[in-house]
Amino acid sequence: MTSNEALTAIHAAWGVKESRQRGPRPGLSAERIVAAACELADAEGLGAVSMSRVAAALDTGAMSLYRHVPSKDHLLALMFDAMAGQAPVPVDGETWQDGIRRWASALRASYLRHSWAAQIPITGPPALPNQVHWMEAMLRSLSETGLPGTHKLGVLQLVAGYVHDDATMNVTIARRTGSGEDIGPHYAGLLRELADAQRFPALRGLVDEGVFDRADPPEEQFHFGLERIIAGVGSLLGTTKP
Amino acid sequence: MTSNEALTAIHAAWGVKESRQRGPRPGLSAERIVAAACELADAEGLGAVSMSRVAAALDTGAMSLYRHVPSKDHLLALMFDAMAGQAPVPVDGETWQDGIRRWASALRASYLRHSWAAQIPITGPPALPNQVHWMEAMLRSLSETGLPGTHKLGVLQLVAGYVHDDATMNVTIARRTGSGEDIGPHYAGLLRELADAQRFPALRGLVDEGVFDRADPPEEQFHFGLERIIAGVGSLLGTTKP
DNA sequence: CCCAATTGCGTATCTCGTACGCTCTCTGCG
DNA sequence: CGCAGAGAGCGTACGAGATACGCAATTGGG
Repeated sequence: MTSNEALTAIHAAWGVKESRQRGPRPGLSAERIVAAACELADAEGLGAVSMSRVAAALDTGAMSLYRHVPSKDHLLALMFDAMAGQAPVPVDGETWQDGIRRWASALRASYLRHSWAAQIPITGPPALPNQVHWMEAMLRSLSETGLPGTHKLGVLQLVAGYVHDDATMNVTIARRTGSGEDIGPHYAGLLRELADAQRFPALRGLVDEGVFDRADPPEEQFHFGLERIIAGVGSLLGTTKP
Repeated sequence: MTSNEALTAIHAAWGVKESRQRGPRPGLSAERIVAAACELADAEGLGAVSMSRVAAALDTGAMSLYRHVPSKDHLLALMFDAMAGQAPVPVDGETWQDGIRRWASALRASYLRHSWAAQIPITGPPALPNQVHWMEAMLRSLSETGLPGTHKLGVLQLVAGYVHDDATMNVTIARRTGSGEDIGPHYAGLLRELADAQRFPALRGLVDEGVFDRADPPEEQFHFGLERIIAGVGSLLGTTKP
Protein backbone atom coordinates (compact mmCIF):
# COMPACT_ATOMS: atom_id res chain seq x y z
CA MET A 1 0.00 0.00 0.00
CA THR A 2 1.39 3.38 -0.96
CA SER A 3 0.66 6.64 0.80
CA ASN A 4 -1.44 7.67 -2.19
CA GLU A 5 -3.60 4.64 -1.68
CA ALA A 6 -3.89 5.48 1.98
CA LEU A 7 -5.02 9.00 1.16
CA THR A 8 -7.47 7.71 -1.42
CA ALA A 9 -8.87 5.30 1.13
CA ILE A 10 -9.28 8.07 3.68
CA HIS A 11 -11.16 10.16 1.16
CA ALA A 12 -13.32 7.17 0.36
CA ALA A 13 -14.16 6.78 4.05
CA TRP A 14 -15.35 10.38 4.02
CA GLY A 15 -17.55 9.68 1.04
CA VAL A 16 -15.52 11.88 -1.24
CA LYS A 17 -15.61 11.08 -4.98
CA GLU A 18 -18.30 8.51 -4.85
CA SER A 19 -19.46 9.02 -8.45
CA ARG A 20 -20.08 5.79 -10.35
CA GLN A 21 -17.78 5.03 -13.18
CA ARG A 22 -17.31 2.30 -15.74
CA GLY A 23 -17.19 -1.31 -14.78
CA PRO A 24 -19.44 -3.83 -13.18
CA ARG A 25 -21.49 -2.97 -10.19
CA PRO A 26 -19.52 -3.74 -7.05
CA GLY A 27 -20.80 -6.64 -5.07
CA LEU A 28 -18.64 -5.56 -2.19
CA SER A 29 -17.97 -2.32 -0.39
CA ALA A 30 -15.61 -1.13 2.29
CA GLU A 31 -18.56 -0.73 4.63
CA ARG A 32 -19.61 -4.37 4.22
CA ILE A 33 -16.04 -5.53 4.69
CA VAL A 34 -15.59 -3.47 7.83
CA ALA A 35 -18.89 -4.70 9.25
CA ALA A 36 -17.96 -8.31 8.61
CA ALA A 37 -14.56 -7.78 10.19
CA CYS A 38 -16.08 -6.15 13.27
CA GLU A 39 -18.55 -9.02 13.67
CA LEU A 40 -15.71 -11.48 13.46
CA ALA A 41 -13.72 -9.54 16.03
CA ASP A 42 -16.76 -9.32 18.32
CA ALA A 43 -17.26 -13.07 18.04
CA GLU A 44 -13.70 -14.32 18.25
CA GLY A 45 -11.37 -11.44 19.02
CA LEU A 46 -9.07 -9.38 16.90
CA GLY A 47 -6.70 -12.27 16.24
CA ALA A 48 -9.39 -14.02 14.24
CA VAL A 49 -9.58 -11.19 11.76
CA SER A 50 -7.60 -12.23 8.72
CA MET A 51 -8.36 -11.30 5.14
CA SER A 52 -9.39 -14.86 4.36
CA ARG A 53 -11.65 -15.14 7.39
CA VAL A 54 -13.36 -11.84 6.55
CA ALA A 55 -13.73 -12.89 2.93
CA ALA A 56 -15.19 -16.23 3.95
CA ALA A 57 -17.76 -14.45 6.10
CA LEU A 58 -18.75 -12.47 3.02
CA ASP A 59 -18.79 -15.57 0.82
CA THR A 60 -16.14 -14.10 -1.44
CA GLY A 61 -12.44 -14.36 -2.13
CA ALA A 62 -9.77 -12.83 0.04
CA MET A 63 -8.21 -10.97 -2.85
CA SER A 64 -11.54 -9.31 -3.65
CA LEU A 65 -11.26 -7.31 -0.48
CA TYR A 66 -8.29 -5.41 -1.85
CA ARG A 67 -10.46 -3.66 -4.38
CA HIS A 68 -12.14 -1.84 -1.57
CA VAL A 69 -9.63 -1.77 1.25
CA PRO A 70 -5.98 -1.09 0.44
CA SER A 71 -4.49 -3.25 3.15
CA LYS A 72 -5.11 -5.23 6.27
CA ASP A 73 -3.74 -2.34 8.29
CA HIS A 74 -6.20 0.04 6.78
CA LEU A 75 -9.03 -2.37 7.47
CA LEU A 76 -8.00 -2.31 11.12
CA ALA A 77 -8.05 1.47 11.12
CA LEU A 78 -11.52 1.45 9.58
CA MET A 79 -12.66 -1.03 12.20
CA PHE A 80 -11.40 1.31 14.89
CA ASP A 81 -13.37 4.14 13.37
CA ALA A 82 -16.48 1.97 13.15
CA MET A 83 -16.05 1.01 16.79
CA ALA A 84 -15.91 4.64 17.85
CA GLY A 85 -19.26 5.18 16.19
CA GLN A 86 -21.22 8.36 16.47
CA ALA A 87 -19.69 11.04 18.62
CA PRO A 88 -21.83 12.48 21.40
CA VAL A 89 -23.58 15.72 20.67
CA PRO A 90 -22.59 18.50 23.05
CA VAL A 91 -25.37 19.63 25.35
CA ASP A 92 -26.19 23.31 25.65
CA GLY A 93 -25.63 24.75 29.07
CA GLU A 94 -23.56 21.77 30.14
CA THR A 95 -20.36 22.54 32.09
CA TRP A 96 -17.11 21.62 30.45
CA GLN A 97 -16.54 19.20 33.31
CA ASP A 98 -19.75 17.33 32.60
CA GLY A 99 -18.94 17.53 28.92
CA ILE A 100 -15.68 15.70 29.52
CA ARG A 101 -17.38 13.15 31.75
CA ARG A 102 -20.08 12.40 29.24
CA TRP A 103 -17.61 12.24 26.38
CA ALA A 104 -15.24 9.93 28.21
CA SER A 105 -18.01 7.66 29.43
CA ALA A 106 -19.52 7.38 25.97
CA LEU A 107 -16.17 6.51 24.43
CA ARG A 108 -15.50 4.00 27.19
CA ALA A 109 -18.86 2.40 26.49
CA SER A 110 -17.94 1.99 22.85
CA TYR A 111 -14.69 0.33 23.80
CA LEU A 112 -16.53 -1.97 26.19
CA ARG A 113 -18.87 -3.07 23.40
CA HIS A 114 -15.92 -3.84 21.15
CA SER A 115 -13.01 -4.51 23.44
CA TRP A 116 -10.73 -5.60 20.58
CA ALA A 117 -10.52 -2.01 19.46
CA ALA A 118 -7.93 -1.21 22.10
CA GLN A 119 -5.61 -3.76 20.51
CA ILE A 120 -5.54 -2.09 17.13
CA PRO A 121 -2.14 -0.52 16.47
CA ILE A 122 -2.21 3.23 16.26
CA THR A 123 -0.69 4.35 12.98
CA GLY A 124 -1.40 8.05 12.83
CA PRO A 125 -3.41 10.99 14.03
CA PRO A 126 -7.21 10.77 13.81
CA ALA A 127 -8.17 11.09 10.17
CA LEU A 128 -11.29 9.00 9.67
CA PRO A 129 -14.76 10.53 10.00
CA ASN A 130 -15.96 9.22 13.36
CA GLN A 131 -12.71 9.97 15.11
CA VAL A 132 -12.66 13.48 13.79
CA HIS A 133 -16.24 13.92 14.98
CA TRP A 134 -15.18 12.80 18.44
CA MET A 135 -12.42 15.40 18.35
CA GLU A 136 -14.97 18.05 17.43
CA ALA A 137 -17.27 17.01 20.24
CA MET A 138 -14.55 17.34 22.89
CA LEU A 139 -13.31 20.63 21.51
CA ARG A 140 -16.84 22.01 21.65
CA SER A 141 -17.19 20.96 25.25
CA LEU A 142 -13.94 22.77 25.96
CA SER A 143 -15.03 25.93 24.20
CA GLU A 144 -16.26 27.65 27.33
CA THR A 145 -12.94 27.18 29.08
CA GLY A 146 -11.31 29.82 26.97
CA LEU A 147 -8.14 27.78 26.95
CA PRO A 148 -5.70 28.40 24.12
CA GLY A 149 -6.01 25.98 21.22
CA THR A 150 -2.89 24.05 22.05
CA HIS A 151 -4.16 23.41 25.56
CA LYS A 152 -7.53 22.24 24.32
CA LEU A 153 -5.69 19.78 22.11
CA GLY A 154 -3.62 18.74 25.08
CA VAL A 155 -6.74 18.04 27.13
CA LEU A 156 -8.28 16.10 24.26
CA GLN A 157 -5.18 13.93 24.01
CA LEU A 158 -5.04 13.47 27.75
CA VAL A 159 -8.63 12.29 28.04
CA ALA A 160 -8.64 10.20 24.87
CA GLY A 161 -5.41 8.55 25.93
CA TYR A 162 -6.81 7.85 29.35
CA VAL A 163 -9.92 6.19 27.96
CA HIS A 164 -7.78 4.14 25.61
CA ASP A 165 -5.56 3.00 28.50
CA ASP A 166 -8.62 1.97 30.45
CA ALA A 167 -9.86 -0.01 27.48
CA THR A 168 -6.45 -1.62 27.02
CA MET A 169 -6.49 -2.73 30.62
CA ASN A 170 -10.00 -4.11 30.29
CA VAL A 171 -9.29 -6.14 27.17
CA THR A 172 -6.01 -7.38 28.60
CA ILE A 173 -7.69 -8.64 31.72
CA ALA A 174 -10.55 -10.18 29.78
CA ARG A 175 -8.11 -12.06 27.56
CA ARG A 176 -6.12 -13.31 30.54
CA THR A 177 -9.13 -14.59 32.43
CA GLY A 178 -11.44 -15.58 29.60
CA SER A 179 -14.42 -14.35 31.51
CA GLY A 180 -15.09 -11.99 34.34
CA GLU A 181 -12.84 -13.88 36.69
CA ASP A 182 -10.78 -11.71 38.96
CA ILE A 183 -7.14 -11.42 38.03
CA GLY A 184 -6.19 -9.61 41.22
CA PRO A 185 -5.55 -12.53 43.58
CA HIS A 186 -3.36 -14.32 41.04
CA TYR A 187 -1.33 -11.20 40.50
CA ALA A 188 -1.04 -10.63 44.23
CA GLY A 189 0.24 -14.17 44.66
CA LEU A 190 2.85 -13.66 41.99
CA LEU A 191 4.02 -10.41 43.55
CA ARG A 192 4.26 -12.05 46.97
CA GLU A 193 6.44 -14.69 45.42
CA LEU A 194 8.74 -12.50 43.39
CA ALA A 195 8.84 -9.14 45.11
CA ASP A 196 10.28 -9.48 48.58
CA ALA A 197 9.34 -6.99 51.26
CA GLN A 198 12.90 -5.84 51.67
CA ARG A 199 13.45 -4.56 48.16
CA PHE A 200 9.81 -3.70 47.54
CA PRO A 201 8.45 -2.32 50.79
CA ALA A 202 5.89 0.06 49.29
CA LEU A 203 4.55 -2.47 46.82
CA ARG A 204 4.47 -5.26 49.34
CA GLY A 205 2.64 -2.94 51.69
CA LEU A 206 -0.13 -2.71 49.17
CA VAL A 207 -0.08 -6.44 48.47
CA ASP A 208 -0.25 -7.31 52.15
CA GLU A 209 -2.97 -4.74 52.61
CA GLY A 210 -4.97 -6.75 50.13
CA VAL A 211 -5.28 -4.00 47.53
CA PHE A 212 -4.87 -6.42 44.63
CA ASP A 213 -7.18 -9.02 46.15
CA ARG A 214 -10.22 -6.81 46.20
CA ALA A 215 -10.08 -4.36 43.39
CA ASP A 216 -12.51 -1.52 43.09
CA PRO A 217 -15.13 -1.97 40.39
CA PRO A 218 -13.63 -1.01 37.02
CA GLU A 219 -16.14 1.81 36.68
CA GLU A 220 -14.97 3.34 39.94
CA GLN A 221 -11.35 3.11 38.95
CA PHE A 222 -12.16 4.75 35.67
CA HIS A 223 -13.87 7.68 37.34
CA PHE A 224 -11.07 8.11 39.86
CA GLY A 225 -8.56 8.79 37.12
CA LEU A 226 -10.98 10.85 35.09
CA GLU A 227 -11.73 13.08 38.06
CA ARG A 228 -7.99 13.62 38.60
CA ILE A 229 -7.74 14.83 35.04
CA ILE A 230 -10.79 17.06 35.29
CA ALA A 231 -9.50 18.57 38.52
CA GLY A 232 -6.13 19.09 36.90
CA VAL A 233 -7.69 20.96 34.01
CA GLY A 234 -9.77 22.93 36.46
CA SER A 235 -6.66 24.06 38.30
CA LEU A 236 -5.53 25.60 35.03
CA LEU A 237 -8.64 27.72 35.08
CA GLY A 238 -8.42 28.61 38.73
CA THR A 239 -11.39 26.38 39.28
CA THR A 240 -11.53 25.04 42.76
CA LYS A 241 -14.62 22.93 42.34
CA PRO A 242 -14.84 20.25 39.65
CA MET B 1 3.42 -21.52 24.86
CA THR B 2 1.41 -22.63 27.87
CA SER B 3 0.75 -20.55 30.94
CA ASN B 4 3.17 -22.80 32.85
CA GLU B 5 5.88 -21.89 30.41
CA ALA B 6 4.98 -18.24 30.80
CA LEU B 7 5.28 -18.51 34.56
CA THR B 8 8.56 -20.37 34.28
CA ALA B 9 9.88 -17.69 31.97
CA ILE B 10 8.85 -14.98 34.41
CA HIS B 11 10.64 -16.77 37.23
CA ALA B 12 13.69 -17.09 34.99
CA ALA B 13 13.66 -13.35 34.35
CA TRP B 14 13.75 -12.82 38.10
CA GLY B 15 16.76 -15.11 38.37
CA VAL B 16 14.85 -17.74 40.26
CA LYS B 17 16.12 -21.33 39.99
CA GLU B 18 19.27 -20.65 38.12
CA SER B 19 21.14 -23.75 39.31
CA ARG B 20 23.13 -25.51 36.64
CA GLN B 21 21.85 -28.87 35.55
CA ARG B 22 22.84 -31.66 33.22
CA GLY B 23 23.48 -31.06 29.59
CA PRO B 24 25.82 -29.00 27.53
CA ARG B 25 26.77 -25.54 28.58
CA PRO B 26 24.34 -23.08 27.03
CA GLY B 27 25.84 -20.98 24.31
CA LEU B 28 22.80 -18.78 24.45
CA SER B 29 20.82 -17.06 27.15
CA ALA B 30 17.63 -15.08 27.37
CA GLU B 31 19.66 -12.00 28.18
CA ARG B 32 21.74 -12.31 25.01
CA ILE B 33 18.64 -12.93 22.93
CA VAL B 34 16.85 -9.92 24.38
CA ALA B 35 19.89 -7.72 23.87
CA ALA B 36 20.20 -8.79 20.25
CA ALA B 37 16.50 -8.20 19.69
CA CYS B 38 16.69 -4.73 21.23
CA GLU B 39 19.66 -3.83 19.06
CA LEU B 40 17.76 -4.98 16.01
CA ALA B 41 14.74 -2.94 17.04
CA ASP B 42 16.91 0.09 17.70
CA ALA B 43 18.49 -0.24 14.28
CA GLU B 44 15.48 -1.11 12.15
CA GLY B 45 12.34 -0.83 14.24
CA LEU B 46 10.16 -3.39 15.91
CA GLY B 47 8.94 -4.85 12.63
CA ALA B 48 12.42 -6.13 11.88
CA VAL B 49 12.44 -8.27 14.99
CA SER B 50 11.66 -11.80 13.90
CA MET B 51 13.00 -14.96 15.45
CA SER B 52 15.13 -15.62 12.38
CA ARG B 53 16.56 -12.12 12.28
CA VAL B 54 17.44 -12.25 15.98
CA ALA B 55 18.97 -15.68 15.53
CA ALA B 56 20.99 -14.48 12.57
CA ALA B 57 22.34 -11.61 14.64
CA LEU B 58 23.49 -14.17 17.18
CA ASP B 59 24.93 -16.44 14.51
CA THR B 60 22.65 -19.26 15.57
CA GLY B 61 19.49 -20.99 14.48
CA ALA B 62 16.01 -19.58 14.98
CA MET B 63 14.80 -22.66 16.77
CA SER B 64 17.61 -22.42 19.30
CA LEU B 65 15.98 -19.32 20.71
CA TYR B 66 13.05 -21.33 21.96
CA ARG B 67 15.22 -23.07 24.50
CA HIS B 68 15.56 -19.80 26.31
CA VAL B 69 12.51 -17.79 25.37
CA PRO B 70 9.13 -19.52 25.21
CA SER B 71 7.68 -17.47 22.41
CA LYS B 72 8.02 -14.41 20.25
CA ASP B 73 5.45 -12.71 22.42
CA HIS B 74 7.44 -13.33 25.53
CA LEU B 75 10.55 -12.03 23.83
CA LEU B 76 8.66 -8.81 23.15
CA ALA B 77 7.67 -8.59 26.81
CA LEU B 78 11.28 -9.10 27.85
CA MET B 79 12.36 -6.41 25.42
CA PHE B 80 9.86 -4.05 27.00
CA ASP B 81 11.29 -4.79 30.41
CA ALA B 82 14.82 -4.26 29.13
CA MET B 83 13.79 -0.94 27.63
CA ALA B 84 12.40 0.25 30.93
CA GLY B 85 15.78 -0.38 32.52
CA GLN B 86 16.63 0.61 36.00
CA ALA B 87 13.95 2.41 37.91
CA PRO B 88 14.83 5.76 39.44
CA VAL B 89 15.75 5.74 43.10
CA PRO B 90 13.47 7.92 45.20
CA VAL B 91 15.14 10.96 46.69
CA ASP B 92 14.81 11.68 50.39
CA GLY B 93 13.00 14.86 51.17
CA GLU B 94 11.64 15.15 47.68
CA THR B 95 7.98 16.17 47.35
CA TRP B 96 5.60 13.65 45.87
CA GLN B 97 5.04 16.07 43.02
CA ASP B 98 8.72 16.18 42.14
CA GLY B 99 8.84 12.44 42.60
CA ILE B 100 6.16 12.00 39.97
CA ARG B 101 7.87 14.46 37.64
CA ARG B 102 11.23 12.78 37.94
CA TRP B 103 9.70 9.32 37.53
CA ALA B 104 7.69 10.28 34.49
CA SER B 105 10.57 12.09 32.84
CA ALA B 106 12.92 9.18 33.41
CA LEU B 107 10.44 6.73 31.93
CA ARG B 108 9.82 9.04 29.00
CA ALA B 109 13.56 9.21 28.41
CA SER B 110 13.73 5.43 28.24
CA TYR B 111 10.93 5.35 25.72
CA LEU B 112 12.68 8.02 23.65
CA ARG B 113 15.84 5.94 23.55
CA HIS B 114 13.89 2.91 22.38
CA SER B 115 10.81 4.26 20.72
CA TRP B 116 9.74 0.84 19.47
CA ALA B 117 8.82 -0.10 23.00
CA ALA B 118 5.53 1.74 22.77
CA GLN B 119 4.49 -0.56 19.95
CA ILE B 120 4.83 -3.73 21.96
CA PRO B 121 1.40 -5.21 22.70
CA ILE B 122 0.46 -5.17 26.33
CA THR B 123 -0.41 -8.67 27.45
CA GLY B 124 -0.74 -8.41 31.20
CA PRO B 125 0.00 -6.52 34.38
CA PRO B 126 3.63 -5.68 35.16
CA ALA B 127 5.35 -8.89 36.18
CA LEU B 128 8.95 -8.63 35.01
CA PRO B 129 11.66 -7.25 37.30
CA ASN B 130 12.29 -3.79 35.91
CA GLN B 131 8.65 -2.97 35.59
CA VAL B 132 7.95 -4.03 39.13
CA HIS B 133 10.85 -1.89 40.28
CA TRP B 134 9.28 1.08 38.51
CA MET B 135 6.05 0.38 40.31
CA GLU B 136 7.90 0.35 43.63
CA ALA B 137 9.63 3.63 42.83
CA MET B 138 6.34 5.41 42.12
CA LEU B 139 4.62 3.95 45.13
CA ARG B 140 7.47 5.16 47.32
CA SER B 141 7.18 8.64 45.94
CA LEU B 142 3.49 8.53 46.77
CA SER B 143 4.07 7.32 50.30
CA GLU B 144 3.96 10.78 51.85
CA THR B 145 0.56 11.50 50.32
CA GLY B 146 -1.12 9.17 52.73
CA LEU B 147 -3.52 8.16 49.99
CA PRO B 148 -5.24 4.80 50.35
CA GLY B 149 -3.54 1.97 48.49
CA THR B 150 -6.12 1.78 45.74
CA HIS B 151 -5.65 5.45 44.97
CA LYS B 152 -1.89 5.13 44.87
CA LEU B 153 -2.34 2.36 42.35
CA GLY B 154 -4.74 4.57 40.42
CA VAL B 155 -2.17 7.36 40.27
CA LEU B 156 0.52 4.92 39.17
CA GLN B 157 -1.70 3.69 36.35
CA LEU B 158 -2.63 7.21 35.36
CA VAL B 159 0.95 8.42 35.11
CA ALA B 160 2.33 5.25 33.53
CA GLY B 161 -0.47 5.27 30.98
CA TYR B 162 0.15 8.90 30.22
CA VAL B 163 3.84 8.34 29.59
CA HIS B 164 3.00 5.38 27.40
CA ASP B 165 0.56 7.46 25.36
CA ASP B 166 3.18 10.13 24.89
CA ALA B 167 5.63 7.50 23.69
CA THR B 168 3.04 6.02 21.36
CA MET B 169 2.46 9.42 19.83
CA ASN B 170 6.19 9.99 19.43
CA VAL B 171 6.88 6.69 17.72
CA THR B 172 3.83 7.08 15.52
CA ILE B 173 4.95 10.47 14.32
CA ALA B 174 8.53 9.32 13.82
CA ARG B 175 7.35 6.40 11.71
CA ARG B 176 5.11 8.63 9.59
CA THR B 177 7.78 11.20 8.89
CA GLY B 178 10.89 9.06 8.90
CA SER B 179 12.84 11.77 10.63
CA GLY B 180 12.10 14.84 12.65
CA GLU B 181 9.95 16.32 9.95
CA ASP B 182 6.90 18.08 11.20
CA ILE B 183 3.65 16.20 10.68
CA GLY B 184 1.45 19.08 11.75
CA PRO B 185 1.10 21.00 8.48
CA HIS B 186 0.20 17.85 6.55
CA TYR B 187 -2.41 16.95 9.09
CA ALA B 188 -3.76 20.47 9.10
CA GLY B 189 -4.07 20.33 5.32
CA LEU B 190 -5.97 17.08 5.50
CA LEU B 191 -8.35 18.44 8.11
CA ARG B 192 -8.97 21.55 6.03
CA GLU B 193 -9.86 19.32 3.14
CA LEU B 194 -12.11 16.88 4.94
CA ALA B 195 -13.57 18.68 7.90
CA ASP B 196 -15.66 21.61 6.77
CA ALA B 197 -16.16 24.58 9.04
CA GLN B 198 -19.89 24.05 9.18
CA ARG B 199 -19.86 20.61 10.72
CA PHE B 200 -16.59 21.06 12.56
CA PRO B 201 -16.53 24.64 13.80
CA ALA B 202 -14.43 24.04 16.91
CA LEU B 203 -11.86 21.89 15.15
CA ARG B 204 -11.64 24.19 12.17
CA GLY B 205 -11.19 27.07 14.55
CA LEU B 206 -8.04 25.42 15.79
CA VAL B 207 -6.89 24.51 12.31
CA ASP B 208 -7.40 28.05 11.02
CA GLU B 209 -5.71 29.39 14.11
CA GLY B 210 -2.66 27.43 13.01
CA VAL B 211 -2.51 25.20 16.07
CA PHE B 212 -1.49 22.16 14.03
CA ASP B 213 0.99 24.12 11.92
CA ARG B 214 3.17 25.15 14.81
CA ALA B 215 3.05 22.54 17.48
CA ASP B 216 4.58 23.11 20.85
CA PRO B 217 7.82 21.21 21.43
CA PRO B 218 7.02 17.62 22.43
CA GLU B 219 8.63 18.17 25.79
CA GLU B 220 6.31 21.06 26.54
CA GLN B 221 3.26 19.09 25.56
CA PHE B 222 4.37 16.28 27.76
CA HIS B 223 4.74 18.53 30.77
CA PHE B 224 1.39 20.18 30.16
CA GLY B 225 -0.42 16.88 30.54
CA LEU B 226 1.76 15.74 33.38
CA GLU B 227 1.08 18.93 35.33
CA ARG B 228 -2.66 18.44 34.82
CA ILE B 229 -2.35 15.02 36.39
CA ILE B 230 -0.21 16.25 39.26
CA ALA B 231 -2.62 19.08 39.95
CA GLY B 232 -5.49 16.62 39.86
CA VAL B 233 -3.83 14.39 42.41
CA GLY B 234 -3.06 17.43 44.48
CA SER B 235 -6.72 18.40 44.53
CA LEU B 236 -7.38 15.05 46.18
CA LEU B 237 -5.08 16.09 48.98
CA GLY B 238 -6.43 19.58 49.28
CA THR B 239 -3.20 20.80 47.83
CA THR B 240 -3.57 24.10 46.11
CA LYS B 241 -0.03 24.39 44.88
CA PRO B 242 1.54 21.70 42.69
C1' DC C 1 29.60 -46.80 32.62
C1' DC C 2 24.85 -45.93 31.42
C1' DC C 3 20.85 -43.29 31.42
C1' DA C 4 18.47 -39.09 31.54
C1' DA C 5 18.33 -34.19 31.06
C1' DT C 6 19.60 -30.32 28.38
C1' DT C 7 21.22 -27.59 24.26
C1' DG C 8 21.39 -26.58 19.42
C1' DC C 9 18.95 -26.57 15.42
C1' DG C 10 17.29 -28.90 10.82
C1' DT C 11 13.04 -30.12 8.71
C1' DA C 12 8.55 -29.42 8.06
C1' DT C 13 4.03 -27.39 8.51
C1' DC C 14 0.69 -24.00 8.80
C1' DT C 15 -1.03 -19.40 8.45
C1' DC C 16 -0.99 -14.99 6.71
C1' DG C 17 -0.70 -10.83 3.60
C1' DT C 18 -0.63 -9.60 -0.87
C1' DA C 19 1.53 -9.14 -6.01
C1' DC C 20 0.22 -10.41 -10.43
C1' DG C 21 -2.72 -11.38 -14.02
C1' DC C 22 -6.91 -13.42 -16.26
C1' DT C 23 -11.90 -13.16 -17.15
C1' DC C 24 -16.12 -10.95 -17.13
C1' DT C 25 -19.06 -6.91 -16.68
C1' DC C 26 -20.24 -2.34 -17.38
C1' DT C 27 -19.79 2.61 -19.06
C1' DG C 28 -18.24 6.48 -21.77
C1' DC C 29 -16.70 8.04 -26.00
C1' DG C 30 -16.22 8.33 -30.95
C1' DC D 1 -24.32 1.64 -32.00
C1' DG D 2 -19.99 -0.71 -31.23
C1' DC D 3 -15.84 -0.97 -29.03
C1' DA D 4 -12.02 0.05 -26.01
C1' DG D 5 -10.97 0.75 -21.56
C1' DA D 6 -11.98 0.89 -16.68
C1' DG D 7 -13.25 -1.62 -12.82
C1' DA D 8 -14.74 -5.88 -9.95
C1' DG D 9 -13.90 -10.52 -8.59
C1' DC D 10 -10.65 -13.72 -7.45
C1' DG D 11 -7.30 -17.83 -8.62
C1' DT D 12 -2.51 -18.78 -8.37
C1' DA D 13 1.62 -18.17 -6.44
C1' DC D 14 5.11 -16.53 -3.39
C1' DG D 15 7.62 -14.91 0.52
C1' DA D 16 7.72 -14.37 5.33
C1' DG D 17 7.03 -15.65 9.88
C1' DA D 18 6.12 -18.55 14.12
C1' DT D 19 6.87 -22.76 15.92
C1' DA D 20 6.02 -28.27 16.58
C1' DC D 21 8.70 -32.22 16.34
C1' DG D 22 12.60 -34.94 16.62
C1' DC D 23 17.64 -36.09 15.98
C1' DA D 24 22.45 -35.63 17.49
C1' DA D 25 25.74 -34.05 20.75
C1' DT D 26 26.99 -32.72 25.39
C1' DT D 27 26.86 -32.96 30.26
C1' DG D 28 25.69 -34.61 35.22
C1' DG D 29 23.99 -38.06 38.48
C1' DG D 30 23.51 -42.69 40.20
